[in-house]
Amino acid sequence: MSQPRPDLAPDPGLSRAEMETLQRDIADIAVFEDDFAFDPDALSNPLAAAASGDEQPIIVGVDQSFLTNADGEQDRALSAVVATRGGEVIERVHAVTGLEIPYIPGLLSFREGGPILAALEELSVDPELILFDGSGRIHFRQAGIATHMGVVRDVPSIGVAKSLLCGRPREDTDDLPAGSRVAIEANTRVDAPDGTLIGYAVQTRQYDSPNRHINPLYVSSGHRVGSETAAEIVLELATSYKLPEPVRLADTYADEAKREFNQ
DNA sequence: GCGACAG
DNA sequence: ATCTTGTCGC
Repeated sequence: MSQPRPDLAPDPGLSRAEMETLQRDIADIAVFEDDFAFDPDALSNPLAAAASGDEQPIIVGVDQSFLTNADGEQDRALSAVVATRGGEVIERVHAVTGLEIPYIPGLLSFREGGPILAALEELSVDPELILFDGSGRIHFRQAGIATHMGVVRDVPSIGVAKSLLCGRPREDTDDLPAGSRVAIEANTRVDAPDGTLIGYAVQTRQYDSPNRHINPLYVSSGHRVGSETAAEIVLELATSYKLPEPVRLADTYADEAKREFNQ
């Protein structure tokens, strides 16, 4: 049985090589298959689930915004956390911490992990699933921010990215119909045998007709959630908008909190 | 050397 | 990520 690993929290002071080594360790510890108690199929219809006596899991969405300095430099990250249950918001918290390192593709968790863990500490409820803005297994060392945070907290997690960091879609992903998905497999840039399934391009919404498309989301398992289930959960949670509701709410909250911080 | 690169 | 109103198209 796995357990929280606060000792593996992202340390921005590590050398680049040490960061990459830690990510390989994280990937080894991560569980890329279902290992949680709730019923993922009951998420799309909370009312029916409640009627049949099932308890809805507490699902949390996380997103960041950045605060700028008097000199116009991004010096702090604001991590917004929104907890939901049965589609309702039950808690919102946020935390602001100084930024230690710049954005480097592949090392995102070392820049934003600190703020995120700080915000999660403020939560009074216990997340049963956390959705992050960014990749999980779709990562050079199969340890994106969703995987790193999931392993440190030992909570089921899913990565939801708006663009593809690495890997290769098995089919064309242009103009996919709503509700569909295309497998993303490892390519040369991923530390996994070529062809390994590492996630899905998930089309949660699509315009009805002519010349105007919506890009898919790139969904991957973070920790204790399999690729298939991760894709299904995101589809169930993206009821009215492109992004799954918890992430969309966190996105909005991150901007709100930032505004009142500047005013 | 060139290309690729979550937020 | 961020700077930001209107605007093109359904």
